[in-house]
Amino acid sequence: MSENGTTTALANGRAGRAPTMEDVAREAGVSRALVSIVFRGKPGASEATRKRVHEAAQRIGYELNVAARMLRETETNVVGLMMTLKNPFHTDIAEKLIAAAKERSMEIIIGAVGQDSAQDSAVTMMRGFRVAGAILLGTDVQASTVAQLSSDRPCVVVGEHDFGQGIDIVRSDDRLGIRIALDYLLGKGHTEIAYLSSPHGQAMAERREAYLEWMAEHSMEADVVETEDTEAGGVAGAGRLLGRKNLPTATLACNDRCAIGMASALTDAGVRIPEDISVVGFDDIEQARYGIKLTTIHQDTDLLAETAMKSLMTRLRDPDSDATSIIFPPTLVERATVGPPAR
Amino acid sequence: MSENGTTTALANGRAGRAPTMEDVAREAGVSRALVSIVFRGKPGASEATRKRVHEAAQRIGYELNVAARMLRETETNVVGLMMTLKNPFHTDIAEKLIAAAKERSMEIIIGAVGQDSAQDSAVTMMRGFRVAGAILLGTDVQASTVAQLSSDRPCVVVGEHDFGQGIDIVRSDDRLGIRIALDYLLGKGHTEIAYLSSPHGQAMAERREAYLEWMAEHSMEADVVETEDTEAGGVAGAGRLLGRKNLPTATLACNDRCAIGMASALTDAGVRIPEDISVVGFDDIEQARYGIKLTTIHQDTDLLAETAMKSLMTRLRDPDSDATSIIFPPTLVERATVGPPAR
DNA sequence: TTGTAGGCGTTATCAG
DNA sequence: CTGATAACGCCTACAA
Repeated sequence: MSENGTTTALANGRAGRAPTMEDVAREAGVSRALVSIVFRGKPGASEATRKRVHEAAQRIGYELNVAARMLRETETNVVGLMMTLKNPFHTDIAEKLIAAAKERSMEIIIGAVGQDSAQDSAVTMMRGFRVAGAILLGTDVQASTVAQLSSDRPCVVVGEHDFGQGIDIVRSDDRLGIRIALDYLLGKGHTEIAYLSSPHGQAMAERREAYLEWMAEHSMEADVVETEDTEAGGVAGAGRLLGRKNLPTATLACNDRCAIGMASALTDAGVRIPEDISVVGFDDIEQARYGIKLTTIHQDTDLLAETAMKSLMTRLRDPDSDATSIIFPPTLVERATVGPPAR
Repeated sequence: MSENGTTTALANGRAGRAPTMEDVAREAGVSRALVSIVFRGKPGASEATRKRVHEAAQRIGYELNVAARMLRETETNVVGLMMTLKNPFHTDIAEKLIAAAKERSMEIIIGAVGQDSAQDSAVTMMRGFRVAGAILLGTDVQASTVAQLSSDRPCVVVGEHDFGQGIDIVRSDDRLGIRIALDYLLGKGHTEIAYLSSPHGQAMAERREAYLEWMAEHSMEADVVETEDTEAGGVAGAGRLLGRKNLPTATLACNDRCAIGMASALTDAGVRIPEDISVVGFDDIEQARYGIKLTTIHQDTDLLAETAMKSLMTRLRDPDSDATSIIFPPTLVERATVGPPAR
């Protein structure tokens, strides 16, 4: 193929291969080492050369090979983010997390876990990439998942509970949130309050516990409908309720998605909200603001995201620092799904 | 620290470092090469050794270093996925794409782009990872983004239009979708139909064009409300409508999110749906099924995702094959937001 | 089936 | 600021 007899190890062009720092160095007329320095933004190059290098890179279409960098680097600035794409509460936080990472010039790789908690493949990916740290967002984070990841790097769990020593946790006070919601309903005069519960995760378990506890404290009869924390789960829960002789006067759902599904199914059945039944959700996802205008327990996603990133950075900087559990109080946001009891 | 004077280059354990294939080989009592063969699932190792290697890896907590693999490998099985986390239509497709990738044992890395179309950083990430191919999901994919990525690898764009030669496209027929919706409204007797439009992306532009074209064909007066393709955009659009003397009898929104926001704001203002005004959306996101039960134009996300992955695989296998444009017909799904005209 | 040699593109560490 | 050199952990090819 090649017509020139003398072929140096690094012939120019190297057809078909992506350009390397070597190519940039040649194009800019500087050394490889300098190119590396420039791309890392480290001291040791003048403004003029920096500019020259960047222009040369631009000209030949060079892009840093992150695999090579990760392989060689002792300290990575890549953090993993495990999450479910379908959960709007989490995508909301994720967007803010990504912005927070960018501000600190950290790279973030997303390990998406499906409906079926296939968390293992996300863990494999993150461990494979040797991420410096990880943020685990969400519904039903398994203890085994955390264990696999946290043995090698700091992890912060957002929205879940109790993973033993060494794990940072950032979350809302689920118990308090439930109590606020129930106090509010009681204030409106409700005493027959059903709770739509999800079996997934510790946060959901705590919400359920808090409901039972509060009901017991107030000598009310607990009424737990076991279902799922999705719209479909809400619909199923509503079906269960509608099969009874009497509806409760109010319902509290484990989260907004569930509340929205339930409200939808109730409305379909001719039950008016809030005239016939009151509905309260949890999370305050964006959709809660539209349509039925769900009264719900608000979690501050900005705060959660920023705090999670801050916690992770702290642990990254000082791995021996103590793990912290930061818990924020949620608040009630009144919208249009709660009224006085029908009976 | 170390008590033994003689320290070989590869002391066992290598405290603090992640184990490598070398460590696995030692633990299993085989050669490095064999470990590599086992992890790639290539022929050349007996069942017994395979088992032994895997067990050894498990025991010492080994995980393949993907950076090293990517660096060395000539052919990567990593594909990039660029998308917006906040768009439910896209997260739906993304989940299916991820499942489709897993089936083919492909790795998928997500380049999340924020609300502000910071597509460049996603491109940088994907180029940095030297992904073999890329799938660009969605709203407002910039031509320059596609150009940067497609110069080095096959790209398939989902849901957007016209990026010139060499780009595979998988999408629904937006024009047809709009026409179906309008025909349906006309069939219900509507002649005053407003359209809520978004300025983002070519798909949105085509929907708008199709509306104008259809209205002209039917000698009706076009009534375009310029807004955004989000819930907030829908609210804003509704505000514009409500400021008029007369409402149109029906509205068609550029997508479901916009329709939902608009419907919510109209309801708040005391306008009944569908008694006072009919509303039709586009996309058929999951939320369209709950609450207002939006009548909308359905896009088959399973089909879109599967086809996109299939197209990409074809191009990966045979880079010289022609780029294809695959366009699926959307369908109307009747729910509860359309009735006969109020006037 | 096993072992060995070489190199992927980068960072890190030196000497100049 | 330059240039040389040694890793990083893995894959590829080839020899045993």
